[in-house]
Amino acid sequence: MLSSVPLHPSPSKTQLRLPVVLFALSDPARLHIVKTLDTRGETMCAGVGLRLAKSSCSRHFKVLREAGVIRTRRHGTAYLNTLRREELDARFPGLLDAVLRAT
Amino acid sequence: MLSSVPLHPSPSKTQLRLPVVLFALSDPARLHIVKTLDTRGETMCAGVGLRLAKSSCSRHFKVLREAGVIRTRRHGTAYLNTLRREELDARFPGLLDAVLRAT
DNA sequence: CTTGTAGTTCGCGTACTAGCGAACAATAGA
DNA sequence: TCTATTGTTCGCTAGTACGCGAACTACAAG
Repeated sequence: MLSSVPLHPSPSKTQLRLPVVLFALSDPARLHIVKTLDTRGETMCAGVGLRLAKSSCSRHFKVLREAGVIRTRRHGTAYLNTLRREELDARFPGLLDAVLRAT
Repeated sequence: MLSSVPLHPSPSKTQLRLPVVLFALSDPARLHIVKTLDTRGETMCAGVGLRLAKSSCSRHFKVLREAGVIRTRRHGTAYLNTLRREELDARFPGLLDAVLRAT
């Protein structure tokens, strides 16, 4: 029983692209996810409290994941999501902070 | 003959909304417009050098205008566009700079 | 009044987005 | 093995985005 598995389609082999990242952040539901991950740290999909169908939730997480905004790993039956702060800050300094600060 | 006219559908009576602004910035053509306005100051639509039909250009400017990212005024037959730096910086501190810095 | 310049608006086709439910996959525990 | 938990993926519908050309508006100058 591994305590954490790397996991998932594409954490982001795509070099982070600004338009893609901005698009990922341009949806209220996804902004909510990002804010929640920022304040609570590792969180399960269900833990962010979106009032959407599971499938819709899943897609939003997928958009963020493929844009390189978040990373998902698995721990047992739980999927734990985190912000990719370091990568984002390295490539787009100040962007994530500015977005998070903007309510 | 007035030297400048306020002008245009809606410079942005809509209180700046983050998702809308991020969406406006999530398109390569519009990012290019924003960068050009930042470096050159007041610029005409034609002046940013987009390789698109006039109508497409016009729509991109409209998206930016309605999101509150740019302002357009008219001077004779010329339409001069500027970034709404103050408003953006006031509402979303650091956001525009972060986007502009991110290549 | 006519022409030229600079954008805007409209209609059209194509493509993508977002929402949903239903069916599937993987893991932990009884 | 059977069941519950968590997401993922698929197929569908409705709405929107983006590209274009064509027709229109507004202003300036001859």
